[in-house]
Amino acid sequence: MYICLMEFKEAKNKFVQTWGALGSQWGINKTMAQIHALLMVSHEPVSMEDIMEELQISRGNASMNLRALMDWGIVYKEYKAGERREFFTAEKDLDELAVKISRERSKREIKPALKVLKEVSSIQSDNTEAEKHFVDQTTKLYDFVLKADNVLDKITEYKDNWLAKLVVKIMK
Amino acid sequence: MYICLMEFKEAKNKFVQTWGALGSQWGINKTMAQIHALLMVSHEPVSMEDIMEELQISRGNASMNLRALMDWGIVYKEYKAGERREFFTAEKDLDELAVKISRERSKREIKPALKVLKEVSSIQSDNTEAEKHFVDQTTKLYDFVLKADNVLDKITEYKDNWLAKLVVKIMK
DNA sequence: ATAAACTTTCATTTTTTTTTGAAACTTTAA
DNA sequence: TTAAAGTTTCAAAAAAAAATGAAAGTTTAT
Repeated sequence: MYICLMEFKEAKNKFVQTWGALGSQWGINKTMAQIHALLMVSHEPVSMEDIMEELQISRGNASMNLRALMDWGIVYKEYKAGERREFFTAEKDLDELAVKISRERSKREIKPALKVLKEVSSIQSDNTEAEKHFVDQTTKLYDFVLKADNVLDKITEYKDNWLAKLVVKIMK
Repeated sequence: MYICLMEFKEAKNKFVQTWGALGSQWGINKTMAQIHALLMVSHEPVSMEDIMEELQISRGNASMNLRALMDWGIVYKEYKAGERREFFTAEKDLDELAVKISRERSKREIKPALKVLKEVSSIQSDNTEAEKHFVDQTTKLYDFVLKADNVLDKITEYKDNWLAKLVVKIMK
């Protein structure tokens, strides 16, 4: 019994650490990813106090990263009857999670990048080879990124089980 | 004529800066992304000296990031006849670029994450609700990530214009 | 074999990002 | 209205990541 409990805690910790490390590789900060991981595998809503305790982080850190996760729409606040404290839960439906992350990254990163690409590919120049190449390459990039972004948009419409459908289609 | 030249340089610079910033949001360091951007829009192979000059970076920095880009398989060394120096070019085919980046990220990040997910989802526990939930959630996550990774694998087989095909299929 | 031309390495410095924690703020129940 | 319970903010500190540059290492033409 004791052994088993340890094993669970160990596994949980390993998962949280790994998810955190993965987060930083994908441009999301470690703590934010760790909090999300923790909430993902928690059966019940978790209070900020507990998050601080489990991840050994400060109140400010916890607060700011929870806010960020809520801004991304992948963590929710919950209120318990007769409890003053706030509790948090993560979006646990993975399709929904993927959709929300895609949307947010598109809005924050892809759309602004497209704007710049359109802008820089519009300089007029039938001058040097170098300029022609620049315009050509940035135009292609614009088209490519636009298409990729549209794929993401379409995917978000497929909400329900888009991945499985996609796999079926792709695999012929 | 002079005005026009400035506009080109400005546009090029803006593109390089933007691509660099985007890189850091995606877990690639700024200089690496900037070098790649610079090479992408360069008509001719570029020497390390020129890269250092254009991006105002040190020799060591340039060298290390060029090595990293070559390890990713998205930048190539080129030799010019009768020239001692080495020149660099970027993969300019965007489909090919996407394929290589997908492969590399899969190998470096997704595969190791899968390993951990499999491991932690295999703890035995018909004990508490909390443990059941943990096993259930990490198992789902494993399946999801595995599927997503397979989609990427499939995509890499479609090399030629996979994105366009995908768009057509997805859009019905 | 040599030296010129060039590249890589890595300990140190710089920059950037993240975290802390105490003060300010908000909410709620009595 | 008040004070207890809780949350947020933000300037400062700490940690992490990236960049520097000089020394070491290669390569190649003669």
